[in-house]
Amino acid sequence: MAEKRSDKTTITDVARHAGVSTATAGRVLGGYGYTSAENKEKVRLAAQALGYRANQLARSLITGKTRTIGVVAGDIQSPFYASVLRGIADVARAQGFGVLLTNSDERLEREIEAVQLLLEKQIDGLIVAPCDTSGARHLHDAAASGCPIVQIDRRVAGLAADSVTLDNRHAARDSIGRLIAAGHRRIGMIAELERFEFGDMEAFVDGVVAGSIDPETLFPSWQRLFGYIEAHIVHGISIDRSLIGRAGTYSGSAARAATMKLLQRADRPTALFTADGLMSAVAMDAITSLDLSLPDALSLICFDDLDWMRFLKPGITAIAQPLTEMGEAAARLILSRIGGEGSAEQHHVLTHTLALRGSVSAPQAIDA
Amino acid sequence: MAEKRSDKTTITDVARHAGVSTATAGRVLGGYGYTSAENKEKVRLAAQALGYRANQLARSLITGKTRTIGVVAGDIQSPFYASVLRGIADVARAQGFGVLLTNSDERLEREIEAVQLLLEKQIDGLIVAPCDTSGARHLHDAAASGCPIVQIDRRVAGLAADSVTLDNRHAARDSIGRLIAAGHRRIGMIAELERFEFGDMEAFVDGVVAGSIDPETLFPSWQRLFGYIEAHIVHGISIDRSLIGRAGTYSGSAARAATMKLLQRADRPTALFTADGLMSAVAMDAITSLDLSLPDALSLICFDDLDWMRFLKPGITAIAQPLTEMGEAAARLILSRIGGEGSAEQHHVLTHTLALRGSVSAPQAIDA
DNA sequence: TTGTAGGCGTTATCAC
DNA sequence: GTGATAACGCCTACAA
Repeated sequence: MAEKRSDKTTITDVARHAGVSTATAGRVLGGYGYTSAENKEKVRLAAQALGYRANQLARSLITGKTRTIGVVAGDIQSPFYASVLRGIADVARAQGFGVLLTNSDERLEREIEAVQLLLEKQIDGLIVAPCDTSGARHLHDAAASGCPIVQIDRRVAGLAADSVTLDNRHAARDSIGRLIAAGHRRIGMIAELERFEFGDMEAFVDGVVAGSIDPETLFPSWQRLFGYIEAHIVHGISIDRSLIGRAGTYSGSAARAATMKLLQRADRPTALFTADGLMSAVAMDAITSLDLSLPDALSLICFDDLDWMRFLKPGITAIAQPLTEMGEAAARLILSRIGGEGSAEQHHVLTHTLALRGSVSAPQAIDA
Repeated sequence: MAEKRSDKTTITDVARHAGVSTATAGRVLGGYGYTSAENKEKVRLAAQALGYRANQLARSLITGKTRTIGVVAGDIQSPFYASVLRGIADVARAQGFGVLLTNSDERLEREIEAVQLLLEKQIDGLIVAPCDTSGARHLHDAAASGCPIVQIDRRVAGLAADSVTLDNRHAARDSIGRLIAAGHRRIGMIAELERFEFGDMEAFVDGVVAGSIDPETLFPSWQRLFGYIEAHIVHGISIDRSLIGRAGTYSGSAARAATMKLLQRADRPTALFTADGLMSAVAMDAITSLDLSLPDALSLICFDDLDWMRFLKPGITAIAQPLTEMGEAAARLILSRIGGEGSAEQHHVLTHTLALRGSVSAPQAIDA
């Protein structure tokens, strides 16, 4: 019959009520040290009678552990982060850990603020989708100050922290390979392709061809373009740079414009590859508004497997990322680091699945 | 030039380094009380030199405020909770509050555990989508212990706590009204319809007809059914209970089976109303697999406006909930309560938007 | 304006 | 096994 006092019953109250010292009360309530069965029972009863609830703040202050992990997501509203977060939260809950969530909107200033907030709240570990893969001074500092970090989706160059990412390059290369095998030679691509410091698109394509670009710490959309280019190289197909549509930072309207432009050309591509979920939805919108019928007028492979891709007619062939698994892996990693695991940094690269559906066929001649 | 010591620089270190007392250091670092400009500067410099970072745990322990709000969502992976959470996080961040997230999976035991965890972490307020609208002892206790609570999506009967919900009943009534106005008389419905204690479906329909059921604390899918029934009553159309498909607790397969059964009947309905996002996706899947063409063979209105509803051909007429707004409203409410606002409990009821698209037309004769 | 002293609710360290 | 007592890092008196 727990009372409902104003949330103030402390361990001292319980001790007094049970007729023991605060130390003893602490031992049974905190589950550490030795206590006689008799006192254990007395304390438990007292605690229940008073409606005692442990104050983890005080505990954390002294133990130095909060059993809380911080997460900096780009935007939880997106299916990507929502699923990853689900995986994180599940693993955390199973271990009695809490999850403190923030959004960066992929903006560095936000990320810096978020990390600061989380660190001040003394999180035991940080899972972050870094939005600057080259500098990230705040992450270096956090890591140096002893806070374990796990990166997801992309990696900061030179940061000594674990990571869980996808094999973006291979996923794209395989998919483009499928299109090429189906007979396509002009394959359009719609991708975000923001934040690239090594020059412009031309320079990037040249760099990939020349083998002078390290794909490890590129943003996913660039890694996917990397795979797109590689597939062309492997099959000896020249790259028409004008078929690569850059949508810019998660802007639906820019992506739509780029797609429309690509699909309204007289020499439009016979196949299209969209580099993430947003691009896929936008492209699909453009495709239906142009009344292009899949797969006859256009073949399509999308990165990210969204639910509608299953029940459209025809179904959309899609690259599925193991999203909750990514979150789970990240959470397991951070928990093992928190647990004291001190081995060298680990970089988990997860594998995609290609969901083959009906949106790919051999190209049709566009002009009869 | 912040050093990267092992996260241990305390206010005492800063004070010593600056040559002042801990009280003075605390005053400038914590931003309270009076300090001379000279000392202010000295302390700031010392703090920066040592890489000082405030320990909010210690601060919270003494102030009794953590500047953290706890959230118990059903499943962040769903677009519904993802969007609501986004709204919550935005408002919280703007006020410097953190968000501690948990999932209940709509299971009471999980919710109880989650609330316990959050309370022990001393959250300043709780936003919860309660999964039991009748008992909820843990929520009553939490409220009694002084923790402000805001309920979202549904309300616990008799719980003295604010809420933010949708006008589910009106949204459904209006939509069904549209279908009836278009000429439909046999309108199918696919809904979750779990957790109903007042009897079975028959009893519910009878209860609504008799006006003996209070819709306030029903689960959303029941409120939507309530509106469905009301629309029929208003227009003098008798209700064929066999047209109401119960899918059970968020199970895609059960929902699909129910939909298929409904749509394969000889006397199948001429219009369909799906009561939430999952039901809509599943129904759409069934519809395309049966090759029913919208809106000729079937008219369709969906609860929850998912992105694919915009670019399908025809577009799907949908009831859009203001989801991020729901989260924002909930966060604003909880923050004002935390700020000491002591007025009577507030119940915000948000209004839906009906996105009119091409999935509704007059019914066609099924057998020629 | 500044410093000293006490305490927030726990856990940790000792003697007993 | 148990109970004083000192931390943990900070804030809040209060006195100077």
